Amino acid sequence: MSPGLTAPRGTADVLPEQAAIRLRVEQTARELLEAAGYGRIETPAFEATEVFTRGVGAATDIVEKEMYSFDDGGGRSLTLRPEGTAPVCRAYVEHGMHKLPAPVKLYYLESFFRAERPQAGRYRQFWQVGAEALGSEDPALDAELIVLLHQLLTRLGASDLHLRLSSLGTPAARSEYRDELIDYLRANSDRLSETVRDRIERNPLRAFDADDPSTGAVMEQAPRLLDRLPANDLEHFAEVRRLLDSAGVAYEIDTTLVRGLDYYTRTVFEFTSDELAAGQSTVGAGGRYDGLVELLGGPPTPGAGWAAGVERIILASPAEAEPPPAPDLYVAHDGSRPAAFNLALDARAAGLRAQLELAGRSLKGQFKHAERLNARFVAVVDDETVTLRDRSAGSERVVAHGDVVAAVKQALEA
RNA sequence: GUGGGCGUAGCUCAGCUGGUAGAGCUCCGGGUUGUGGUCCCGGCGGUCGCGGGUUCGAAUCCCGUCGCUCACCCCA
Repeated sequence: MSPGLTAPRGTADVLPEQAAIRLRVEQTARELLEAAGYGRIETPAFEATEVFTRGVGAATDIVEKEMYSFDDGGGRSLTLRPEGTAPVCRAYVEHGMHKLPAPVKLYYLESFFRAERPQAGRYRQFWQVGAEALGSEDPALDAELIVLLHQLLTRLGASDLHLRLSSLGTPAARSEYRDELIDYLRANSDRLSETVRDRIERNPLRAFDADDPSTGAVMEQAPRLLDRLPANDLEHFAEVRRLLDSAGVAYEIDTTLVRGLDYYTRTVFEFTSDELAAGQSTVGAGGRYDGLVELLGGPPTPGAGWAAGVERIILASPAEAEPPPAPDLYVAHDGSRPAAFNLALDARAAGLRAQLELAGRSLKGQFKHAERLNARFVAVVDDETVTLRDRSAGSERVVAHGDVVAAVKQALEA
């Protein structure tokens, strides 16, 4: 590796072979989401920092330590987007989309930036495909979103998927529950493991995941958020589950499921894959965020959505790189460059995949290259005629310059 | 931010009891060949991550540093 310039930590070049795999993810997402009425939205790569401090939550890890923020030179703080939901909601408000028939269904396929230590499946610049639907609190919207994500992951071949599902209620209910849980943990802190004890205030819900047996015993008796939700939230959640049941999407209720962003309300869900490393097995996740639009200065507007990591989808899928499409025609020459040049252009104009010798190879080298590319036909051009070889048939014949394209097309259609 | 592993040609690596760098693959050329695929020959390509130390001499030992990677935290 040369000691000079390399891609910054946590970023990666996507070379053609990988790009082909990503293209498949993008095409599948696009077909699936557009068929469900989602329209593509692209927002700027950076936003006013406030979009995230207000939208995502000032006390979240993302805002506290993972944002790439910079001064724009005029005293304003801008931030490379670390996630997609807040910017989409900002755009929704800015363009008065609440006047549009609800729900407004949007999807995006963009890169995001977080200043974390990279590891398998986690990068500083990463791509997410996401869907957001604004203006409706119908549980069918939640269910449809979950089904869409499930279909996307399944179609792309993500293996060993698990759907975890829960409901968080309103922010007020959640915050009340959180206080209750903290009190409970404090009261039993002598039986908790050190790591759990250390993060009682920071992230009490993580206590449910602890491996330590003593902690586990404490947590079995701990209050559960689902038991604290008001009736209308429980009914909403029940309806989401009914729809998922009828759609045949398997899930597991996980009362300890919390998303790392403040804006979630009611339904939250997460797809994990056993294919991924333990620490970051989440392939896609999302939920409802009924207060977010208002938080960003818009009218009270319910909403729900999800995002899935493109790199993680690929890691979770037994993705095999497909070879690039083979040329129909490879134009070789031994000095008749203008004739060869024009033949390649004519062939492309006629709709053929055609490549031309561009590296000054010997004639033998050109044949080797045509072999490597797996070109169906090789045309050896000289000033008078063209020798056209059909590699699949092993035959060749001499034709006039002007007849090559027609001959190739005719053979391909046969 | 914390901890482990690793850093020799474009790629995969050997060289690890110190003596100024090798192989395979790839790529290019030549020969053979049905103007290609096999086989043979040759060639291009390396500040041994970087800096310092020990030594007559270090890719090889010691220290530092940077980078990559995996994990923790947390997340897509």
